[in-house]
Formats: sequence, C-alpha cells, structure tokens
Amino acid sequence: MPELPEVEGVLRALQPIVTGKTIKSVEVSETIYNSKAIGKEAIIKGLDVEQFCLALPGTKIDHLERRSKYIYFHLLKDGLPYMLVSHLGMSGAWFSVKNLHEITEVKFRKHAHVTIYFEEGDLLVYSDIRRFGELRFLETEADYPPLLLMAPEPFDQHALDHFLHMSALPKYENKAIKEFIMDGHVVSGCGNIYATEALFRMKIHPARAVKRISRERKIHLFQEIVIVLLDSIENGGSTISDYRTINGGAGNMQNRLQMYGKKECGFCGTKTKQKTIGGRTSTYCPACQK
DNA sequence: ATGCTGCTCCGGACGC
DNA sequence: TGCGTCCGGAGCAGC
Repeated sequence: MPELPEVEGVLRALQPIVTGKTIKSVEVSETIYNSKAIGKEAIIKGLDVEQFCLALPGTKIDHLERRSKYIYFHLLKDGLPYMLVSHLGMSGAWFSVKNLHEITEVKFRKHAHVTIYFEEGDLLVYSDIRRFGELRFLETEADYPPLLLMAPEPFDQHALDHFLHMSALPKYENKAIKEFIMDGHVVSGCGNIYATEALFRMKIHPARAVKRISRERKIHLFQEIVIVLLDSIENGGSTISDYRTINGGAGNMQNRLQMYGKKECGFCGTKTKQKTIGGRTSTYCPACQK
C-alpha cells in the first residue's frame, strides 16, 4: 500500500529515467479497454481510452512532482503545459523497461495495463493488480478539483497550522484521531501504516476523539507523523503486499515498523488489538495507547 | 447545510 | 477444489 514515502521513492526513481523524454504512443490493455467500453472508470479517469491515447503522444516530460500520494508528470506539447496525474491506489506500480518481458514478477506482468512508448525507444509501464489506481490527463490541477483540496505537504511550513485549524472544525472534532490524520484534507499522504505508527509512538488510542487531545499533544502528534514519514523515506519506504518501487525494488521500512501488522506490542509485549475505525482496520496496543 | 452510508473501481488471501 | 467473504484509497451520489 503505497503511502507518501513509497510514492516519494517511486518519484525519485522515475525522475532521472523519464525526464526529458517524449511520448511516442500509448497502449491500453484489453482488460481496461473492455471495462471502459462498458462505462466503468477503470484506471483511466475522466477520458475514454481513445482520448487518453491520443492526448499523450507528442508531449515531452518536463519535470515530475509528488503531491500527497499523487505523482504529477508535468508535460509540454507545442510549448503548452499539460499534466499526467498518477495515483497508485492499492497496488499500482511503474516499470521502466525495454520490453514487457523484463517485468519478471508474474502478477505485475499479468496486470500491465498502460504502456507508454517513448521516442527514445524504452517503455514506461503502469501495472495495477487491483485497479484502484488512477491516471488522469489534465491541463491544470483545477481540471480535477479534489487536487486543490488536498492538505499542504506535511513538510510545508503551513501544514501544522492547517492541521490545528482542521482539528477545531465541527466536522472533525468528534472524529476518531486515526480517521482524522488519515483524511487527505487534513494531512497529505498519511495512510494506515504511518497513522498506526505515529499513534503508537505517541501512545494515543486510535479511537480517541480529536477534541479530547490537547493542543500540545496534537502538535506533538503532527511532528511525529512528519518524523515517521521522513524516517520511511530515508529507508526506502515499506515493502508490504503489492507495493514495489520502480522495476520491482523493495524498501526496508517494514522492518522498522513497531505496530502496523504486529501481533504483540513492540514496547511492552502485550497482545495487540484490532478495531475498525473509519472503516479501516486499526492495530493498537491496549496497554500503551490510551 | 451538513454529514453519514453505501457504492464503485478489483483480485488475492483466507476460511470452511 | 471451490465457493463465499473480506479488504482497501478516495471520490461521490443520495438520503
């Protein structure tokens, strides 16, 4: 499950490979073509397959940017800016190869759904087992308004003020803290793994109501989220289930996690508990987290 | 005017 | 072996 650190890893790997290249053509798998043909929004969002495949050729990749869990491919065509926006969802991955057979893991090769051919001769392949990911061709962020509503980057100097401001809104004050910090309008890029870790490190019960946490503790919690995200980026992200970096690489952060996916508390050894909060499985230590 | 709930994109993992 | 059920980022329609 790629969260901010994993997406950052993908971005850093992708950047030197694709920057400056020109897209020659785009191919979409028969599976996606068929899903789209019966009206489903499978991976390619907002455009039909033909429009998408016609839009990209002739564009040059000017630079990449990560925004929350999205990767923006900033493009230029005839001097005009466009963007290809990518979200990996649950199981999306990019592969830079010379041909499809270079994707050695069968499950990724089998679910290769969008292939970008470069003028330079190599390919960029988007593979997605669960098809929860998305690709959008846009002129600007405003063409897909939810992008404008995302919380600031957690490392941005305004991010903490934004977080505190949101925590006082009626809409959020009665919410469970875990649901709150996993909301992309509140914190950018913090999913189940890092929300779980940050709350464990802070010894806060994931179901505790936002309004029952002091301002000081909220500030510390936000800082802990930033620390755990940066720690993960430094360690190449967490390689869990279907997440891969470019060309199938793996990170090391999964070995540093203390609560996510654990049977016993890494601190006191108590058997961990699981509770569904905001519709998502949440693991916590009933002894340490209050 | 909010804010819930459920639906939608799916296949793999798991239990019986 | 085979079938049913659960899971999940995130937006959105409908109540």
